Amino acid sequence: MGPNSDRLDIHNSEVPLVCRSCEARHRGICGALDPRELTELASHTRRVHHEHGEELLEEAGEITAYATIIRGVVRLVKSLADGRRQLVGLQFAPDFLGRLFGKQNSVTAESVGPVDLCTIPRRALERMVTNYPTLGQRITSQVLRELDEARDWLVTVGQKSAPEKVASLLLLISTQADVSATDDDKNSVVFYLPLSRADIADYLGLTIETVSRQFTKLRTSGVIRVVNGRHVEVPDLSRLRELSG
Amino acid sequence: MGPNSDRLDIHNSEVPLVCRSCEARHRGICGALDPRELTELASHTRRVHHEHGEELLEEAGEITAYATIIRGVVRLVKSLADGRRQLVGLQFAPDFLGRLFGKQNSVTAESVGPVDLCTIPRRALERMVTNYPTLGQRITSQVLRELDEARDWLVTVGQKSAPEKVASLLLLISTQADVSATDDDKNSVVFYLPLSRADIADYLGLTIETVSRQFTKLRTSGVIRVVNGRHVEVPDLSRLRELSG
DNA sequence: CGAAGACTTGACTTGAGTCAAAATTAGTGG
DNA sequence: CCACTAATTTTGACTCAAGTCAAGTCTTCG
Repeated sequence: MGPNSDRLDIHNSEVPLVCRSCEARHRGICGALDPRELTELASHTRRVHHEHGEELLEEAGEITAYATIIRGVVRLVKSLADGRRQLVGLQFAPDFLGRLFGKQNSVTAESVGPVDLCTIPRRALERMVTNYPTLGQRITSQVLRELDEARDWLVTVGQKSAPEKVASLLLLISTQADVSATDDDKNSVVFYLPLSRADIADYLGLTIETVSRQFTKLRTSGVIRVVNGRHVEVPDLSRLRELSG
Repeated sequence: MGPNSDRLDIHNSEVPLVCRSCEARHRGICGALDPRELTELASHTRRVHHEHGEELLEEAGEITAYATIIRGVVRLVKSLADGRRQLVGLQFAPDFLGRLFGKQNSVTAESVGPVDLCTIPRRALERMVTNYPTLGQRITSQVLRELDEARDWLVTVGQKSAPEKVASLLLLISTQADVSATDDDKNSVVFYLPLSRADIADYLGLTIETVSRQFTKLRTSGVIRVVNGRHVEVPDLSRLRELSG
């Protein structure tokens, strides 16, 4: 028994094993729960792994489960009838996936590289949200953040030039994705770019070729260094910020 | 005394006078409240009128009050440092204005034509939301709708051609704005276009000239008829839908 | 090693932007 | 009500940024 066990329900005094080492535990929606509630939540969850390019949620598909991203990157995609695609969001751990109490999904969610999810059946989560309002508040505040991001992105896609768009995306990723190294004053970064040129093009409303040309320009002008097309080093973030419009 | 007064608190059994004729009463957030709660809400609200082009909320400004749109159209705008503008949303009665519990606004809200608002001080609404969860749920479901709209718009701005963009906007407005006349099978509409060519351009990520040329094309091809540049008649909505991509 | 996919580069085209001017509409005060 | 001004919208001629089409090159992985 832990030192505090006398003050807590004896069956629920501990944080569940699966949650202890979980990176999403504090920053994700689970952070809204105390150990007893977390135990209840964890009794319904299941860890699942996905390889690159799998469909996690289907646009216009029925909602049967929700999930928290434990590791990896998820792209949200909308398509037109003739196949044109637009990425409408990028999500990283520990974001929540799924439209709470929604009738159906409004986007397709796909894994970008390997992704680990912590899934929970629809009913189980909805019951818990009803009983523990702080859980719903966490989800709501994520939705608000997504709305801000979508509107910011609308400015980028609607108003910026191709060079500005690519710089904006690199800036976005450098603050959100797996950052392998960042120097003290946060003015330089090295990161792995999870998106293909095609994804980037679909995110920015450009073509693959235009994106590639902009990368080349950024490379030759020394703003970025690229290894194997995917590992990007930005020696001077402020330079990138100027270019982002 | 009304016939049901014996079942309700004697001081609060009636719907407040100002709310009785209010168009937003049922569809807006107020629809979540019963007569007693509505009376409490109404004791804090104040009706205000705005002429065209006034700033209702300032981007990065402090939140001091919330509001429901009673009449008119509100545009949500984001600007870049060099003055480029992007409309990131359009709101109609009875939409709710303001980011609940937010630190500050993330967009500028401006009246498009005459607008009537029903405003309520920040603290008063936040207290009521805390006490009456259904109120918060209404606001949350509006935020979800705004997120969907923003993402749909991202597809339009990122992927569609100029002709498709203009058709998409006309379609959007024809379903939301003041519709003066619509025939039975809903295949034709007449409406007043609240947005200027400049607004339309900023919404679509185009220039004024390009928007104007697209209007001309739609006019000469008989898809729309325009009177005084602002009154639009669409005799065959399905034709417009085809053009919208 | 070889094939498939991803990325880059080049030559050319085009859709939308820019610049300029005319036409239309709205607003104002006499 | 009308004349005059200011603002908005339309149209035209020209330019250019980004798209298209077509090879190449580089990566990855069986």
